[in-house]
Amino acid sequence: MTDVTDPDRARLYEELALESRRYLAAYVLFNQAVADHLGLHPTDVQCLSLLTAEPAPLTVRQIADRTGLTTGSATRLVDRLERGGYVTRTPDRQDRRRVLVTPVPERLARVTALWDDLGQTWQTLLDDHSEDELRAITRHLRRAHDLGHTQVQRLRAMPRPD
Amino acid sequence: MTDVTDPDRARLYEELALESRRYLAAYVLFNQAVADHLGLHPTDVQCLSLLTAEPAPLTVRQIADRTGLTTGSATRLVDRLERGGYVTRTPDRQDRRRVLVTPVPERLARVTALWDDLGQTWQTLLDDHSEDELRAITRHLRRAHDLGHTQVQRLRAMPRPD
DNA sequence: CCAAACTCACTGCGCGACGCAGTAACTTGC
DNA sequence: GCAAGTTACTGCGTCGCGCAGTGAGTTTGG
Repeated sequence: MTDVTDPDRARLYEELALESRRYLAAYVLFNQAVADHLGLHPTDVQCLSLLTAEPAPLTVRQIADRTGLTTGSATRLVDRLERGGYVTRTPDRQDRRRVLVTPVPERLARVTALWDDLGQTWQTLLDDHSEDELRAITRHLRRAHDLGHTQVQRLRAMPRPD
Repeated sequence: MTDVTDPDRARLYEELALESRRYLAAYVLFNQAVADHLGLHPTDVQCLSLLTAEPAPLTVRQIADRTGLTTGSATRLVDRLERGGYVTRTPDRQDRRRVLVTPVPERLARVTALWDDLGQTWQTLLDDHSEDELRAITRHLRRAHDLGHTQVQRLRAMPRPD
């Protein structure tokens, strides 16, 4: 079993925590750089990432939830993307209150091309990991994602300290 | 050696890429939630994270570089943090143009307490990873961070497509 | 030495993303 | 079939941010 009091292990935890912070800080800068390069805002890039990752088109509310924006701001966000030609609005036939936001592939080609280019280099990082290591990394990311989700819930439920 | 054409391996790459995107998306929401909870902005929280991670106080320019802001915006950022009592400005004796930004530990106590609380739960994720796995994860994060850094340089050097 | 060139932090100014509150269209539940 | 809830949208005000310029301070070259 894992001994939590093991000093070597504690050191590994600390290193991993530090690298995580650096990694996340680098991601923020990276996302900003991608947005600047495309003449968009980081939020817009984030939204396009969400839309392309999902198989089905999202509603405005779903976009709002997944970006942390209000529905009002999400409307403006979709306005910008629509004006830029990145997405189209389609009314939902099932629920006529809803609006489906569909990405426009040909307009997104340049964006995805950039992602693919950057992602290709990124994949070379993985080449000298064993399959077990890759599984371990993936598992950690998934569980960290899930935890982050529940932590957000907790934070929103906690009373504001002021 | 690793066979890059291995379909199993390609599948692992794809999974890892997807989990990374989800993980990073969750982080953005998490950081936002922390900021909301403290009555600060995500950028401010990011800056406090930078300051506490560093052993020595940073200058305004260093903060600007590490957050991706201009020096002007960094000045306003430090203004907000100083007004909130999170940091103090100290003139640099070596170079009298520079201003050193020092975090105020007692004011940051609440922030770090929140981080520690959330980090404690986070550490339990690591408890059922072997030491080798932890090293693999840490290594991947570090290399991804380094790559992100060089990619930002590349992006800034690339001409804007428009 | 001293003047030009550079760097640092800071300051108006304008833009625009965002939250808030209210509205209309539509759906669901009692 | 009416009330309550949901969805997307719209003024309005706030404020973080980039841009361009300023002065203090430092470095460099003749």
